[in-house]
Amino acid sequence: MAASPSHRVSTGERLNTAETTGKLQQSVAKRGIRMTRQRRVILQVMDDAEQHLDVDQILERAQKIDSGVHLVTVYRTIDLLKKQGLIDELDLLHLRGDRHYYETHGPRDHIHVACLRCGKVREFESRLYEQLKEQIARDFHMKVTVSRTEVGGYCEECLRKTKE
Amino acid sequence: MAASPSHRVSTGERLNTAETTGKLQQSVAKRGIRMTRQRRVILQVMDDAEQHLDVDQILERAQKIDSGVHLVTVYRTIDLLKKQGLIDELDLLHLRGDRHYYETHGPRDHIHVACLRCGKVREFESRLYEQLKEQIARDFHMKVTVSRTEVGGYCEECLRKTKE
DNA sequence: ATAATTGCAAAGCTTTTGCAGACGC
DNA sequence: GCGTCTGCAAAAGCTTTGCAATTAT
Repeated sequence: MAASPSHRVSTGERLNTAETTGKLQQSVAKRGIRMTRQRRVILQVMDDAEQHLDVDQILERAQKIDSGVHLVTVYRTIDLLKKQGLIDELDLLHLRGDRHYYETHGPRDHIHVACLRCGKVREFESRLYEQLKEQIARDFHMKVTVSRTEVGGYCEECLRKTKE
Repeated sequence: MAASPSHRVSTGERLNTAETTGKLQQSVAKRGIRMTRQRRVILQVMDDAEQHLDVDQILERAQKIDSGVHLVTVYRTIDLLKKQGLIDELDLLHLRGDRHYYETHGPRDHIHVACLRCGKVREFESRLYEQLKEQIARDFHMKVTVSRTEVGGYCEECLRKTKE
């Protein structure tokens, strides 16, 4: 019962669903933020991403849609989205240097589970995780607004290979 | 003109409660890693640290003990310790830019809980957290070796101030 | 119209690397 | 004595910033 329905495996770089109904685009519009050609493209890329992307991946995908998107604009837009709390910034245990990854803020938090050997990253959701956050809020009398959990180890496949 | 002879600070600098019995120092010695003057100092700093430190803090403390410790050596020693799995690297939700923090790998994992307003960081341990990791190991058939959880929000005090 | 946004180039940071000389074992 | 470490300086990322031109509303 590994990767059950709610576990999105993310290894490749496929782009599939491309709706103009992106949630990010809606949220940004709703906040009365000026919409430019470049922003629209970057938001679409983030909306369509099935997994976390780093800055270069965002740029690459954006330029496939509109080659006139500059790296600097990607940085500035990411900044905007971070400040608006619409995306999360990850570093995935510094598995590959200090690269940062970004993903849209979903309805539920998920944990990133990475294999330290093959680099595959999977996502995991659990009621336990929600309980953990509740426990922290209760114990510290805090209002918890963000959380990030990254777990590393060796996946089944890599464990097998190591034994051989 | 490299490695100057002896830059040791001899005057009555702050007394450090440092024993030569630091756990890091022991672990490093046990692995047969060459012990240099600089490494000894850096390990002592890490051993004595009551919480996570960034590179500049490590350098600063190291130089109080021995002014002949170079920033580059701090980086190289941190690298060594990371590769040996003796310290953890944190980024604390990028609360203060992309600074990285380091701390010795304790016997039990703890969660870092940060206030996004005042920046205070507290640590939290929970059986729930151990259970969560077990669940991940079970579901994915993985061997989990590292994990990091960072939680952000508003502490009791800051919540009160915000209301006023 | 006019204030925000963009592209470009250049600056800023933090971290890494090449080397010659010093040091631990 | 041999091989590893260190300091220094310089290089190498990655991210930010100043500014004139452009664009959204």
